[in-house]
Amino acid sequence: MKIATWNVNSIRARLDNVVAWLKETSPDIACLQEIKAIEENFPRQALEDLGYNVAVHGQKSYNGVAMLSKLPFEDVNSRLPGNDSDEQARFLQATVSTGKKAVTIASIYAPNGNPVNSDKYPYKLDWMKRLRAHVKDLLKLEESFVLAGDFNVIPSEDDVYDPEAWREDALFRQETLQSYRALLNLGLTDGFRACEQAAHRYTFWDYQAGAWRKDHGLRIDHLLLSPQAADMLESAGIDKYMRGREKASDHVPIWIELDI
DNA sequence: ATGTCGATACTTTATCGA
Repeated sequence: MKIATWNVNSIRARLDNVVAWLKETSPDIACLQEIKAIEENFPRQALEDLGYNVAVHGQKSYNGVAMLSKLPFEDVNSRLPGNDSDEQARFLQATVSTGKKAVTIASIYAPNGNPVNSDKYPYKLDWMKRLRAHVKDLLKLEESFVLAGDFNVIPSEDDVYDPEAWREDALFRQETLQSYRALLNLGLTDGFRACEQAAHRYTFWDYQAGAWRKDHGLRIDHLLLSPQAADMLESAGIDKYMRGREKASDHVPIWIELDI
Protein backbone atom coordinates (compact mmCIF):
# COMPACT_ATOMS: atom_id res chain seq x y z
CA MET A 1 0.00 0.00 0.00
CA LYS A 2 1.41 3.31 -1.12
CA ILE A 3 0.47 6.28 1.07
CA ALA A 4 1.38 9.76 -0.17
CA THR A 5 0.92 13.27 1.16
CA TRP A 6 1.08 16.56 -0.71
CA ASN A 7 0.44 20.18 0.25
CA VAL A 8 -1.06 21.26 -3.08
CA ASN A 9 -1.52 24.99 -2.30
CA SER A 10 -5.04 25.20 -3.76
CA ILE A 11 -6.67 22.11 -5.29
CA ARG A 12 -8.40 24.18 -7.97
CA ALA A 13 -5.18 25.86 -9.09
CA ARG A 14 -3.36 22.50 -8.94
CA LEU A 15 -5.92 20.09 -10.38
CA ASP A 16 -4.04 19.36 -13.62
CA ASN A 17 -0.81 18.64 -11.70
CA VAL A 18 -2.64 16.48 -9.16
CA VAL A 19 -4.40 14.44 -11.86
CA ALA A 20 -1.14 13.95 -13.79
CA TRP A 21 0.68 12.90 -10.60
CA LEU A 22 -2.05 10.43 -9.60
CA LYS A 23 -1.92 8.84 -13.06
CA GLU A 24 1.89 8.64 -12.96
CA THR A 25 2.40 7.37 -9.40
CA SER A 26 -0.92 5.71 -8.53
CA PRO A 27 -0.90 6.01 -4.72
CA ASP A 28 -3.47 3.92 -2.87
CA ILE A 29 -4.00 6.80 -0.44
CA ALA A 30 -3.26 10.46 -1.11
CA CYS A 31 -3.52 13.02 1.68
CA LEU A 32 -3.85 16.60 0.42
CA GLN A 33 -3.39 19.83 2.35
CA GLU A 34 -4.06 23.52 1.75
CA ILE A 35 -6.87 22.73 -0.65
CA LYS A 36 -8.13 26.31 -0.04
CA ALA A 37 -11.70 25.43 -0.93
CA ILE A 38 -14.98 24.54 0.70
CA GLU A 39 -16.23 21.04 -0.04
CA GLU A 40 -18.75 22.12 -2.70
CA ASN A 41 -15.92 23.73 -4.70
CA PHE A 42 -13.65 20.67 -4.44
CA PRO A 43 -13.19 18.96 -7.86
CA ARG A 44 -14.51 15.66 -6.57
CA GLN A 45 -15.66 14.25 -9.90
CA ALA A 46 -12.27 14.59 -11.63
CA LEU A 47 -10.66 12.54 -8.85
CA GLU A 48 -13.47 10.00 -8.58
CA ASP A 49 -13.06 9.45 -12.32
CA LEU A 50 -9.53 8.19 -11.55
CA GLY A 51 -10.96 5.56 -9.21
CA TYR A 52 -10.61 7.35 -5.88
CA ASN A 53 -12.98 7.70 -3.00
CA VAL A 54 -12.85 11.30 -1.80
CA ALA A 55 -13.13 12.77 1.69
CA VAL A 56 -12.94 16.53 2.19
CA HIS A 57 -12.69 18.84 5.18
CA GLY A 58 -12.81 22.19 3.47
CA GLN A 59 -12.48 25.85 4.38
CA LYS A 60 -12.91 29.02 2.35
CA SER A 61 -9.65 30.61 1.13
CA TYR A 62 -7.29 29.01 3.64
CA ASN A 63 -6.25 25.62 4.98
CA GLY A 64 -8.48 22.65 4.13
CA VAL A 65 -7.48 18.99 3.93
CA ALA A 66 -8.65 16.02 1.89
CA MET A 67 -7.99 12.34 1.40
CA LEU A 68 -8.20 10.16 -1.69
CA SER A 69 -8.38 6.40 -1.38
CA LYS A 70 -8.73 3.51 -3.80
CA LEU A 71 -10.20 1.53 -0.90
CA PRO A 72 -13.53 2.61 0.58
CA PHE A 73 -13.45 4.73 3.73
CA GLU A 74 -14.77 2.89 6.75
CA ASP A 75 -15.07 5.93 8.95
CA VAL A 76 -14.15 9.53 8.50
CA ASN A 77 -13.61 12.11 11.24
CA SER A 78 -12.50 15.70 10.80
CA ARG A 79 -12.40 16.76 14.45
CA LEU A 80 -9.09 17.03 16.27
CA PRO A 81 -10.18 16.93 19.93
CA GLY A 82 -9.25 19.59 22.46
CA ASN A 83 -10.69 22.88 21.18
CA ASP A 84 -14.32 23.01 20.06
CA SER A 85 -14.00 26.65 18.98
CA ASP A 86 -11.19 25.95 16.48
CA GLU A 87 -12.67 26.52 13.02
CA GLN A 88 -9.50 25.96 10.99
CA ALA A 89 -9.72 22.88 8.75
CA ARG A 90 -6.43 21.12 9.43
CA PHE A 91 -7.28 17.51 10.25
CA LEU A 92 -9.06 14.63 8.54
CA GLN A 93 -8.83 11.02 9.68
CA ALA A 94 -10.15 7.92 7.96
CA THR A 95 -9.77 4.16 8.21
CA VAL A 96 -9.43 1.80 5.26
CA SER A 97 -9.21 -1.97 5.24
CA THR A 98 -7.59 -4.45 2.89
CA GLY A 99 -9.75 -7.25 4.22
CA LYS A 100 -7.20 -8.76 6.55
CA LYS A 101 -5.84 -5.56 8.07
CA ALA A 102 -7.09 -2.04 8.75
CA VAL A 103 -5.03 1.12 8.73
CA THR A 104 -6.03 4.56 9.95
CA ILE A 105 -4.63 7.57 8.11
CA ALA A 106 -4.78 11.24 9.03
CA SER A 107 -4.26 14.14 6.63
CA ILE A 108 -2.53 16.82 8.72
CA TYR A 109 -1.98 20.52 8.06
CA ALA A 110 -0.27 21.81 11.19
CA PRO A 111 -0.20 25.59 11.68
CA ASN A 112 2.77 27.53 10.31
CA GLY A 113 3.08 29.67 13.46
CA ASN A 114 4.85 32.72 12.04
CA PRO A 115 5.35 35.36 13.17
CA VAL A 116 6.38 33.92 16.53
CA ASN A 117 5.48 37.10 18.44
CA SER A 118 1.85 36.89 17.27
CA ASP A 119 -1.00 34.72 18.52
CA LYS A 120 -0.26 32.36 15.64
CA TYR A 121 2.67 30.81 17.47
CA PRO A 122 0.81 29.81 20.66
CA TYR A 123 -1.93 28.48 18.36
CA LYS A 124 0.66 26.30 16.62
CA LEU A 125 1.99 24.95 19.92
CA ASP A 126 -1.51 24.31 21.24
CA TRP A 127 -2.51 22.53 18.03
CA MET A 128 0.54 20.27 18.27
CA LYS A 129 -0.31 19.55 21.91
CA ARG A 130 -3.82 18.54 20.85
CA LEU A 131 -2.33 16.28 18.18
CA ARG A 132 -0.09 14.64 20.79
CA ALA A 133 -3.11 13.98 23.04
CA HIS A 134 -4.96 12.44 20.10
CA VAL A 135 -1.96 10.27 19.18
CA LYS A 136 -1.76 9.05 22.78
CA ASP A 137 -5.34 7.84 22.48
CA LEU A 138 -4.72 6.21 19.10
CA LEU A 139 -1.65 4.38 20.42
CA LYS A 140 -3.74 2.73 23.13
CA LEU A 141 -5.55 0.81 20.38
CA GLU A 142 -2.25 -0.84 19.31
CA GLU A 143 -3.23 -0.65 15.65
CA SER A 144 -1.67 0.64 12.44
CA PHE A 145 -1.94 4.35 11.80
CA VAL A 146 -0.11 6.97 9.78
CA LEU A 147 -0.14 10.74 10.30
CA ALA A 148 0.63 12.24 6.90
CA GLY A 149 0.93 15.88 6.06
CA ASP A 150 2.53 19.27 6.31
CA PHE A 151 3.71 19.49 9.92
CA ASN A 152 5.41 22.86 9.39
CA VAL A 153 8.36 21.49 11.38
CA ILE A 154 11.98 21.17 10.22
CA PRO A 155 13.08 18.17 12.32
CA SER A 156 16.85 18.71 12.21
CA GLU A 157 19.69 20.72 10.72
CA ASP A 158 19.89 18.09 7.97
CA ASP A 159 16.44 19.13 6.82
CA VAL A 160 17.13 22.77 5.95
CA TYR A 161 19.56 24.45 3.54
CA ASP A 162 20.73 27.05 6.09
CA PRO A 163 19.99 26.17 9.74
CA GLU A 164 21.22 29.50 11.12
CA ALA A 165 18.90 31.49 8.87
CA TRP A 166 15.94 29.50 10.20
CA ARG A 167 16.96 29.18 13.88
CA GLU A 168 14.32 31.61 15.21
CA ASP A 169 11.61 30.72 12.71
CA ALA A 170 8.40 29.06 13.96
CA LEU A 171 9.27 25.98 11.88
CA PHE A 172 12.64 25.41 13.59
CA ARG A 173 12.93 27.22 16.92
CA GLN A 174 13.55 25.24 20.09
CA GLU A 175 9.98 25.18 21.44
CA THR A 176 8.78 23.82 18.10
CA LEU A 177 11.43 21.10 17.96
CA GLN A 178 10.70 20.17 21.56
CA SER A 179 7.00 19.83 20.78
CA TYR A 180 7.66 17.74 17.66
CA ARG A 181 10.14 15.55 19.51
CA ALA A 182 7.55 14.93 22.23
CA LEU A 183 5.17 13.75 19.49
CA LEU A 184 7.74 11.33 18.04
CA ASN A 185 8.73 10.17 21.53
CA LEU A 186 5.22 8.86 22.09
CA GLY A 187 6.45 6.06 19.82
CA LEU A 188 6.08 7.25 16.24
CA THR A 189 8.51 6.59 13.39
CA ASP A 190 9.44 9.17 10.74
CA GLY A 191 8.78 6.95 7.71
CA PHE A 192 11.06 8.82 5.35
CA ARG A 193 14.00 8.96 7.77
CA ALA A 194 13.64 5.27 8.62
CA CYS A 195 14.24 4.47 4.93
CA GLU A 196 16.50 7.31 3.71
CA GLN A 197 19.35 8.78 5.74
CA ALA A 198 20.74 11.23 3.19
CA ALA A 199 20.71 14.85 4.38
CA HIS A 200 19.08 17.72 2.49
CA ARG A 201 16.15 15.85 1.02
CA TYR A 202 13.48 18.51 0.87
CA THR A 203 9.72 18.64 0.35
CA PHE A 204 9.28 22.43 0.11
CA TRP A 205 10.98 25.22 -1.79
CA ASP A 206 9.59 28.75 -1.41
CA TYR A 207 8.28 30.48 -4.52
CA GLN A 208 10.38 33.50 -3.56
CA ALA A 209 14.03 34.41 -3.94
CA GLY A 210 14.91 31.67 -6.43
CA ALA A 211 14.66 29.04 -3.70
CA TRP A 212 14.00 26.17 -6.13
CA ARG A 213 16.81 27.18 -8.49
CA LYS A 214 19.26 27.39 -5.55
CA ASP A 215 17.91 24.25 -3.84
CA HIS A 216 17.02 26.31 -0.77
CA GLY A 217 14.53 23.78 0.55
CA LEU A 218 13.02 22.43 3.74
CA ARG A 219 11.79 18.98 4.76
CA ILE A 220 8.54 19.83 6.53
CA ASP A 221 6.12 17.24 5.13
CA HIS A 222 6.20 13.98 7.03
CA LEU A 223 4.60 10.56 7.43
CA LEU A 224 4.65 9.43 11.07
CA LEU A 225 3.91 5.77 11.73
CA SER A 226 2.57 3.90 14.73
CA PRO A 227 4.71 0.89 15.79
CA GLN A 228 2.30 -1.50 14.04
CA ALA A 229 2.54 0.53 10.81
CA ALA A 230 6.32 0.88 11.12
CA ASP A 231 6.59 -2.93 11.21
CA MET A 232 5.17 -2.93 7.67
CA LEU A 233 7.31 -0.07 6.29
CA GLU A 234 9.09 -1.03 3.07
CA SER A 235 10.23 2.15 1.32
CA ALA A 236 9.84 5.91 1.12
CA GLY A 237 10.47 8.63 -1.41
CA ILE A 238 9.96 12.25 -2.46
CA ASP A 239 8.52 13.16 -5.87
CA LYS A 240 10.91 16.09 -6.23
CA TYR A 241 10.37 16.41 -9.98
CA MET A 242 6.88 17.80 -9.34
CA ARG A 243 8.48 21.06 -8.16
CA GLY A 244 9.89 21.61 -11.65
CA ARG A 245 6.54 21.32 -13.41
CA GLU A 246 4.54 24.19 -14.84
CA LYS A 247 2.24 25.66 -12.17
CA ALA A 248 3.99 23.69 -9.41
CA SER A 249 2.96 23.80 -5.78
CA ASP A 250 5.70 25.05 -3.45
CA HIS A 251 5.54 21.58 -1.82
CA VAL A 252 6.10 18.19 -3.48
CA PRO A 253 4.56 14.79 -2.68
CA ILE A 254 6.27 12.48 -0.18
CA TRP A 255 5.23 8.84 0.22
CA ILE A 256 5.79 5.52 1.91
CA GLU A 257 4.98 1.94 0.96
CA LEU A 258 3.60 -0.49 3.54
CA ASP A 259 3.60 -4.26 3.15
CA ILE A 260 -0.12 -4.64 3.61
C1' DA B 1 17.54 41.95 -3.14
C1' DT B 2 10.48 42.13 -0.74
C1' DG B 3 13.03 38.11 -6.08
C1' DT B 4 6.18 34.49 -5.62
C1' DC B 5 1.84 32.51 -5.54
C1' DG B 6 -3.28 31.91 -4.59
C1' DA B 7 -7.86 33.50 -2.76
C1' DT B 8 -10.73 37.19 -1.89
C1' DA B 9 -13.44 41.50 -2.36
C1' DC B 10 -17.72 47.15 -2.39
C1' DT B 11 -11.83 43.82 -7.82
C1' DT B 12 -9.15 45.36 -12.19
C1' DT B 13 -5.38 46.53 -7.25
C1' DA B 14 -4.70 45.80 -2.34
C1' DT B 15 -4.64 42.64 1.36
C1' DC B 16 -3.68 38.45 3.79
C1' DG B 17 -1.36 34.06 4.45
C1' DA B 18 2.32 31.19 3.44
